[in-house]
Formats: sequence, C-alpha cells, structure tokens
Amino acid sequence: MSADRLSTTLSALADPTRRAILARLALGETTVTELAEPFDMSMPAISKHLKVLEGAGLIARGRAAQWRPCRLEAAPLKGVDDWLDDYRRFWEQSFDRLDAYLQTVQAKTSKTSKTFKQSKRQKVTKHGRKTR
Amino acid sequence: MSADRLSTTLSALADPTRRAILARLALGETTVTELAEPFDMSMPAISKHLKVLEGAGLIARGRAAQWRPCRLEAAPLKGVDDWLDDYRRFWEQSFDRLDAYLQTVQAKTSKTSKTFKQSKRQKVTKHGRKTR
DNA sequence: GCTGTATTTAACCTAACAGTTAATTAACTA
DNA sequence: TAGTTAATTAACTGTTAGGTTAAATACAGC
Repeated sequence: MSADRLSTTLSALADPTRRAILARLALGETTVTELAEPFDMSMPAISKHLKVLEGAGLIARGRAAQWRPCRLEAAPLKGVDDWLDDYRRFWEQSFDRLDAYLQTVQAKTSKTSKTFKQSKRQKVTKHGRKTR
Repeated sequence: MSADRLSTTLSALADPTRRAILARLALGETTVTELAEPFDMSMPAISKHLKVLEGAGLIARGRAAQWRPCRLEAAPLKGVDDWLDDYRRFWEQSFDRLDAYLQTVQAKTSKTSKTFKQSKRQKVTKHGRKTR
C-alpha cells in the first residue's frame, strides 16, 4: 500500500476518463452527476474515479445538500512539472539542433540571413518550445 | 488494447522503478545488467519494465554483441509537458496570490518597498515558479 | 562445436484496477 | 412520513500489472 506521491499522481493521470474529468473541472466546480454525463459509464464507476483523483489530491469535494461539488486541486501537477524539469533539456536539445539545422538550410536558400532573425518578444518557437 | 499515447506515457512513468531507470539513462546509454544493478529485483522483472518503457517510446534499444544498450528517448515527455500546459495557470495562480500577499506583508514591515524589486534576470521565483 | 555471459520468453501467481448491478445512505420536497 | 434525487458502498467479475523461477535464445571466445 501507499506508493510515493509522484507515482500516485501519475497513475491517477494515466486514465483518460480521469483526465477528462480534470479537464471539465478546469472549467469550474461541478457535481458528480454532471461530471458523469459525458461518459458511457455507470455512476459508481465515476464515483470510483473521483475517489482515485481525491486520493491523489487532484480534486477536493465539498457538500451542498445532496450534491457533492468537486473542484480541481492542481498542486500535485506541479510535482509532475518539477519532475519533468530534469528531462526538459533532452527534448529541447534535439529541437535546438533541429532549429540550427533549419537555419543553416534557410541561410543557404535565401539571399539574406537577416530574414530569419527572430523577434525578441516571441515566447514560443515554431517547435512549441517554451522560453524559460 | 492500445490506450492513447498520453495514457501509455503516464502509466509507464507511474512506476518508481521505471522512473529510476530513466534517471539512470539521463546520465547516458547503458546495458540492461547495469540498469538492473541498483534494484532488488530479478532480471526478467527489469526486462519487463524496459519493455514497457520501450512500448511508451521512452527508451530505444540498440544491439552490441550480447548487450542491448538502452538510451533515453524524451519525446513522449514533451507530450506530458504539453498536457500540463492547460493546468499550469492553476498552481501558478495560487502562488501569484501568495506572492502578492507576502509582498503586502513585507511592505508593511519594511521602510522602503524598493527592497523587494526583483531583478529582471531572475528566472525562477522563490516559490520555484518558472517564468514563461 | 562447447562454454560462459547477457538478455528474453514462458508459465505461473497474486494483488490491484476498471467495470458491472443491487442495495444503502443522505438530504430535499410534498 | 413517504417519495425522489444524488451519490456512495457492497459484492462480484474479468483483465492487467508486477513479480517470481526455469527454460530458451543470441552472441563471443576458445
């Protein structure tokens, strides 16, 4: 019993139904019935998924009459992001090489290399890499 | 059979043994025996973990005589990072509120608020938030 | 071709996971 | 109080995950 926090978070996220639930909750707090609505699945099944998400600290549940409103708790996701940090350089690195290569190619087929100067305000490269 | 890519990636990452293997591979390519060494686990168990990682595209395997060198393939991790993007604001938001609060507190206990001006070169706040 | 080394495959076990239906709890409503 | 709605719990089922040991495969060197 009781795997480490990150393992619990990741295995909670590994299920597409649970990720869809989180996506819905990103739009705002809602009830179990409304959360269940898009899925071709029984209520108890949804209830179990919510329990898993709650166990991972990814949602919190309140109480309002017979409803149990759920809301997103994103804190554990930061744990995933932090873990990813150690690996970020691996995919950014390869894109950097690709960028360099593409610039070389473009420099050869173009009259002036100034055409390819990037704006300093640009936040994301064409390969979807974030600036940090 | 065949879950979606992101689910496959996340469930591969949900196991601490497999994450430890990736951490080792981040240091460089190596053999199965060396990967197995730190774990109190049989070789076939490690072999299965590697198969899962390979299935998720997180490692690639070469061949050199009787050895099968493994190397990290970080591309699927970018998929996780991209998925996280939609949620990043949720934890950053709460830290922003905390920052604001702390600044208010500090402003009250300090003579001059200029003390708290942040350097433009700073990449990460004291709460470990990345600038984007 | 035999022997040793690296690794995988096969067969098996157990526990956990994702789902079901039926019963139960909890709260509002008439 | 009886009935309705929201959600969970209980009990059960089939499948998958993660581990084991023993056997098989692949290659190198003698």
